[in-house]
Amino acid sequence: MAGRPRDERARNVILRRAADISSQDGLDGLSIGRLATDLGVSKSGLFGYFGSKEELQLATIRVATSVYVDEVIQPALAVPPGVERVRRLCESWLSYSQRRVFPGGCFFFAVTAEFDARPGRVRDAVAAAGLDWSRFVARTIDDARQLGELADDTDADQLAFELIAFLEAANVTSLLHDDAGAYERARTAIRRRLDAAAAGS
Amino acid sequence: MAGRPRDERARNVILRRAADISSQDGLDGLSIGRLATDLGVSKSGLFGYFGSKEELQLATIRVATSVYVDEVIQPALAVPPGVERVRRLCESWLSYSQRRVFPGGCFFFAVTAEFDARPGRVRDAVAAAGLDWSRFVARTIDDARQLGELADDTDADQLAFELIAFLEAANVTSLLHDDAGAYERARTAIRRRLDAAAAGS
DNA sequence: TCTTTGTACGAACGATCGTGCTGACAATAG
DNA sequence: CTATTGTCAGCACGATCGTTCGTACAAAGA
Repeated sequence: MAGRPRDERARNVILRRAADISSQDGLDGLSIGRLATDLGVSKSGLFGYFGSKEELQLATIRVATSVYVDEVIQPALAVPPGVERVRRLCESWLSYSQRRVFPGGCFFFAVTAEFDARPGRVRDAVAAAGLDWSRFVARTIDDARQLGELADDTDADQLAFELIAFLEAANVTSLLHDDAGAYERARTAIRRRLDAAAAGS
Repeated sequence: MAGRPRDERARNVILRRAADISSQDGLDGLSIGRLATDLGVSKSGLFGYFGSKEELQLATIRVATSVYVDEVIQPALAVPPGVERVRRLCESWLSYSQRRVFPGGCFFFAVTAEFDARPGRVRDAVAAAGLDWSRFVARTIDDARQLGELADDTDADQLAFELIAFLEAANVTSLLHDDAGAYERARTAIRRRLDAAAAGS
């Protein structure tokens, strides 16, 4: 009582490509027709995987999240909690951006800027991902504080805000001006800021 | 030998509205038909002001630049060179973002993220504006250094990178999470960073 | 094997995109 | 006042958008 099941592998290929395109042209710039042509399948066949453009956009965010976890979160979790894990987390982020895992730089930076001023389910999903990320950074920082590797009065949310600011600034500067030096400026800023937090300035 | 000249005031109204829309939906999301309907004029009439969508986008960037100069640059130039001018510059930027001079937050943040990974004249114009801005911040910082209000070895480009990072992070965080506290975090970060640069840490 | 069930395709829908053409109106030059 | 020149509206164009429909094909259950 069943036809051929939907090819889960093909679905992943579609979404990975969708994430690549979206990192450059946005989730709105992503069009079903173009995506289908790129992948050599029919527009309606591809459409059937998702049922609506919004659902495609949400699914794209989900696979981008899993790429992000693999590329940024997991490498940091490979080192024990503490300030060294914080450094590793920043470094994997910079590497993820610099290696152009997504051709348009950080996927989430692109789609956040695109949807931060519009209502809807896509915006909500992007906001939730952003919140998860900043909470993870803050928690990683607070772990280091509790281990005594950062000053007792370190404000984890504040420090997370500043570190994330450096990361995103490096991403956008390097993209816009083709200036790889931006990553070095971010590394310098992060090193200095973490040293200050360690000393308890 | 001349018909009625093009209404320069109307042109400005069009472009100011175009900048508002673009700050929320991007310069691509800005459509001529929607813009014309919003303003109660005909699509082709509005089109005649610019001749192409790309020209409309470039003109929009120009008026957004002049708004930016009025709202951010000029207030800073009202105070004499030195670290106080640097503080004022950051503060007018935060105020410009927080007051939603453009409804989608900083216009340039939105369009930079949109075009940073695509070629073309629009991207070039956005990149040029971004370069002008960061050079202006760096120069303002270096003035303060030469006046002895910042440590001699202060790297103006590095410090400008960090301050701009805080500003943009506040903008996007407040938009995405409706969190006005982001501006306070940016103010805290800026104050601390400038104090460190003054002491010569 | 035959029937059922769901996939993937091609074609077409209405809407909207940027853009060009045509003609009516208004302002200036002579 | 007439002639000229440019603005602006209305309409239509081809293209592309997201979406729907009908059909041919492939797999699994009977």
